[in-house]
Amino acid sequence: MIKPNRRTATADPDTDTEQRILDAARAVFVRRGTAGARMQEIAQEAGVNQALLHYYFRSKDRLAEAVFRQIAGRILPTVFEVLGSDATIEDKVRGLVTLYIDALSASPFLSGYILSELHHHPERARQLFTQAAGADPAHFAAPILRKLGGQIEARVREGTLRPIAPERFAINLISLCIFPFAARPLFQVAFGLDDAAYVRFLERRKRDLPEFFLNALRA
Amino acid sequence: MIKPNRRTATADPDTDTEQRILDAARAVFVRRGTAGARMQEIAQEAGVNQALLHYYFRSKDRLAEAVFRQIAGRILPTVFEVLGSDATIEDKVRGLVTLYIDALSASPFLSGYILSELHHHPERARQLFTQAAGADPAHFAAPILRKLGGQIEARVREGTLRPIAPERFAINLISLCIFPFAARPLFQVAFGLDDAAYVRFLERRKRDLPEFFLNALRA
DNA sequence: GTCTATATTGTGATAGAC
DNA sequence: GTCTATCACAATATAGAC
Repeated sequence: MIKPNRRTATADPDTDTEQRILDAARAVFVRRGTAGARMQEIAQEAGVNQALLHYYFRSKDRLAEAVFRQIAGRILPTVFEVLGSDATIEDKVRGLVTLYIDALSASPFLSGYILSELHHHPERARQLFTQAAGADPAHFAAPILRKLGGQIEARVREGTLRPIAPERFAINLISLCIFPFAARPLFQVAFGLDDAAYVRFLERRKRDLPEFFLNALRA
Repeated sequence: MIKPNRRTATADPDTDTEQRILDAARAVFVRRGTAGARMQEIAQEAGVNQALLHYYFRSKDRLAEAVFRQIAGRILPTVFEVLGSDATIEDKVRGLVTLYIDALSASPFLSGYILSELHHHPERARQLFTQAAGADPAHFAAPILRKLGGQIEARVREGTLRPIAPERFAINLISLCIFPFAARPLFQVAFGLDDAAYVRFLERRKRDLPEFFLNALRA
């Protein structure tokens, strides 16, 4: 029952066609970048004809938007869930580091794709939050920052932490988590690490990075 | 004497044509990304006809490569020069932070462009070093890492620093420097900062970041 | 070297049969 | 819903006059 043009499909032929197209589109857009992606390649990867992409998504633009929406809706909530939880600062740091390293290890191009989209379609940065929370970005992040800020403040009064604005806390931590993936080709070549060695470096980083980061905060 | 098709040119009409094309190409490739850039837009920005781009550079591919080569040749040497210098660790950190923040502030898309190129043309990562130093990447970075490692080790014996591999030192510092630019649209929206506020944040970071980073290393 | 005009292909999108 | 065939135009690249 396998149709001949599904020979090159990598998507599961049993799932819903629209979803299969979306999955294929995600893979191709992320791998090639939005501008570099070709409808033909997406169709092939989905195991369908190019015309079907237009039947379901009307245009490349809309398909790209659907892909970004899907990706954004998955990542951000998890991150802010961790940062806004009741866990201790130490647990938040460890949780976020592990979360990022595991997620990005599975998808080498993902970080670059998101950064590129945000630069070339800044309006989607907003979308990203409303998609995730149905709320204004500021009203979404504010309570989380307030909570984090409160935790920091309490520890500062305790004398166990030095003061830092919660925004700086978040930016520094997220930078340290994501950039080793975004700049992976650079670091691998610069330090002469093959794929296996870099994976080991990242795995070790789940312990090393929290230690480094928390030490920076220590009073 | 201004020719009519130079009306839209932003490049200096007095400089050498080949150089003017290269400058225009750099601007457009960095702004739009390599796949999103159009030869027509480059020609217009250079104030010449599209045919001239091919006369000088043969194809879009070669032009893109020339642009990357030019950019790579400018950035890396400076970075490794600072890291490999005789300055103290504290001065290296402060120097690198200021260097990055100043350079990337002037060109919002630059970090994303380089990261994207490295992902989509991994072979250029190598090029980037050979271009900068005429040497094998490993043989270029190794002495710098050795020197940095020696400095760290001496300070560890002194009891003023905790041990850290020089590679981790570099990766963490560079991550903290570049990522706030690579993810600028995200952070601006998340924290509700307009352009002016983000510039102030980056300016303040020239002091804040060295303090944060050095504290992380303190024994 | 620089231009205009044009060839050639690539690529998103549509028409219409089944 | 899915396909084949094709359109329309965008984009890279070349030919040839000046």
